[in-house]
Amino acid sequence: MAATIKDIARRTGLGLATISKYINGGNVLPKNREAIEEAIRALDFKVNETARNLKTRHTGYVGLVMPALTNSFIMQIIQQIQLQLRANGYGTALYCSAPGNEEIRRQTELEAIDFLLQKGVDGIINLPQNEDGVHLLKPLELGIPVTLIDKQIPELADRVSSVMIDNVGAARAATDELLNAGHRNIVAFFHGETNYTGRRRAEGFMDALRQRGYPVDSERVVFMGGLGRGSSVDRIREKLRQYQPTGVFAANSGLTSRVLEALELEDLRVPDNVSVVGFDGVGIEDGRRIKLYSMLQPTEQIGTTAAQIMTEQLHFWAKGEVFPPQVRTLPATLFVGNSIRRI
Amino acid sequence: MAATIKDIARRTGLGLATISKYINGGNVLPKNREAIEEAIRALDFKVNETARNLKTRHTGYVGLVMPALTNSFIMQIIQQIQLQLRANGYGTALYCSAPGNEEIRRQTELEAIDFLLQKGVDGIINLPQNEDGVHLLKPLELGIPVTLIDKQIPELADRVSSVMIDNVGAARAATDELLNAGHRNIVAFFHGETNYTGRRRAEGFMDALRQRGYPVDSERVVFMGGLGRGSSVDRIREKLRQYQPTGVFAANSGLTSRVLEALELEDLRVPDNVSVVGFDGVGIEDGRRIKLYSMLQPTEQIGTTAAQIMTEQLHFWAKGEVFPPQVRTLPATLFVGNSIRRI
DNA sequence: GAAAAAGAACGAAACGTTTCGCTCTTAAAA
DNA sequence: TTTTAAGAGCGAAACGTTTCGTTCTTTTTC
Repeated sequence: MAATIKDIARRTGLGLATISKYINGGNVLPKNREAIEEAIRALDFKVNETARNLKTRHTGYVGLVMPALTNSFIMQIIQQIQLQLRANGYGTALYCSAPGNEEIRRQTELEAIDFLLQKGVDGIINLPQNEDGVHLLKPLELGIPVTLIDKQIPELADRVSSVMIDNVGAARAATDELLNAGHRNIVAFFHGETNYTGRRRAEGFMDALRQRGYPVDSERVVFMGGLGRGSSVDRIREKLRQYQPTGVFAANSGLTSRVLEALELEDLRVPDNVSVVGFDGVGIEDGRRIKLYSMLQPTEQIGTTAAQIMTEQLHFWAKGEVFPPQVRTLPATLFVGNSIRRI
Repeated sequence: MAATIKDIARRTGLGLATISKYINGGNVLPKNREAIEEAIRALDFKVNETARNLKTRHTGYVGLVMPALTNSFIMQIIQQIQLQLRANGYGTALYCSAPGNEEIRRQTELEAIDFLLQKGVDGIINLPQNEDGVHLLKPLELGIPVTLIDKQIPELADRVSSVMIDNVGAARAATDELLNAGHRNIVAFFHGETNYTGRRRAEGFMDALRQRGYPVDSERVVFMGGLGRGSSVDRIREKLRQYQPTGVFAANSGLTSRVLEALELEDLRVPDNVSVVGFDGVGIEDGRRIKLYSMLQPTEQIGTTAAQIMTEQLHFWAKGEVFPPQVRTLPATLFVGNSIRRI
């Protein structure tokens, strides 16, 4: 059907090995090179990647293991990674968790790795749900490079790369905005207590308070692990009623949207009743009278960097060398909205 | 390194062919079956998909060719397709256009097909940018099944499947909402004139007017082809000033967000000054005082259906049979907001 | 101009499966 | 029982590359 290297060999009268050499950029006599090129054009030859993969034991695919596609942060990262990967000739094998609770997401992640390993991928880029990194042991053992996004896994620090923002700094900056406007009664919402990103951002929040000598009330540092959308909105409403904060900080996109919902249900106005700083651009959409202050992550850069690290790793790996794991921490930026009232 | 079929054969004393047969679900003597299973467990054998692919000339990947990931409609579709595909054992090779103007998107789509064809995919699911379907000729020629999302390509109607909503009906329903509330001066914004989806929705809009005997003013049926974000917002503002509509219909998510921006810049309030119906859930986010009426597409169903059709096609194809192309038209639903004022 | 060194080309053996055509058992039919 | 038919098992040849070790050709060096 499609032309093979054999056809080229036959047509040019050269040997298989020579054709292969040419294809892979080796040196060939000028007249032979011309003959080969002519034949390739005439027969519309394309190398059969599958056959090549069988020999070289790699596949040209990078597995991208992500949570459910529920927010624009994840979406932009995926877009960017995929863009960069293909610019380097790699395909992107996407695997997203089904939406669901933490347990399900963790489980799906295990399946994701198995699935991709079985299909065959050269590397894995992952925004991890299993914070202990159990799911990465198998790929690592198989010598498959892993790059993490958004999180670090201490246990695996010397074996995997990560790309993320300065979470502590970002949360501190966000908190400072409220503090600068005179707010003292601030309630802040974070991911689950077991969540790396959540913990780091909580640290940043508390840092900001301590730095100015304000007390940290642990009741006002709220971790929202393992709650469904409905119950987390309820939880937020409780906190709002109980502490009547003048300022609220929501440490990720999901929480920001839940905070908005809770505020709405509690009939509290932003910024008249409550000042709000959110995350990842939720609440800054067009046509809103009130746009939230929001910490924006440099998604393009995160994606590009992750993919670049992966490509480098892969190149090293192809040469049989080991690649020292990289950790890149990028700064987040503040979107200035009108959701903060000076008091 | 990893165990192969040969190792299993050696260990069990059986022939290669027998092991292969077992793996592919053939009949084997009970005692042999046990022996094989034991060996597989003991050696942790996994079939080498690459080798299998070389023989069977397929890859277990479906290419997903999508526009840039800029809205939740696309995102949800991708999520769902990928979910369904993997449930059937297929990997998802994602390829998204770089963001950019129409020309670029069309070009990227050509590249996407080439890239995926070269990498090797068994089928292609595509939300097409090239409305004439030129990019699909090559895969079709190669016998690779294609399923379209969101659009139909008349020229290829007998060779590709499509899954989409009833665009005419959806636009008509949206328009009816404005009409029912007493609006007569309505300006409606659509994709480019050359865009299938845009044209169908424009039809629906005009249908709704005609059905009640109202005149259709072509100046109020605005196609926004080939404009960047900035200039399309300007265009909308012009129209708003010129015709001072009491009602506006935005026929997709991008346009809805642009309309919101334009309204904001023109200092027009929804619904006090202008009533609005949008698309794809833009403007119904939490924490908005005013939520738009919005036509919602059944993204889950679209994605699942597309992936299912693809899997069926692939199964037929594997048996050497031809699969009659399917066209599925799904209904959209209306989200009832508070963005319409009765007049 | 001969010897040595370097550069190209080559044939054959992998890589790990599936599958074809055949032989050998075993069960069913007579 | 014998004959037939069906069921399992098997070896060998693919699938389209890459790569190793070798031979052949050309260039360099003395």
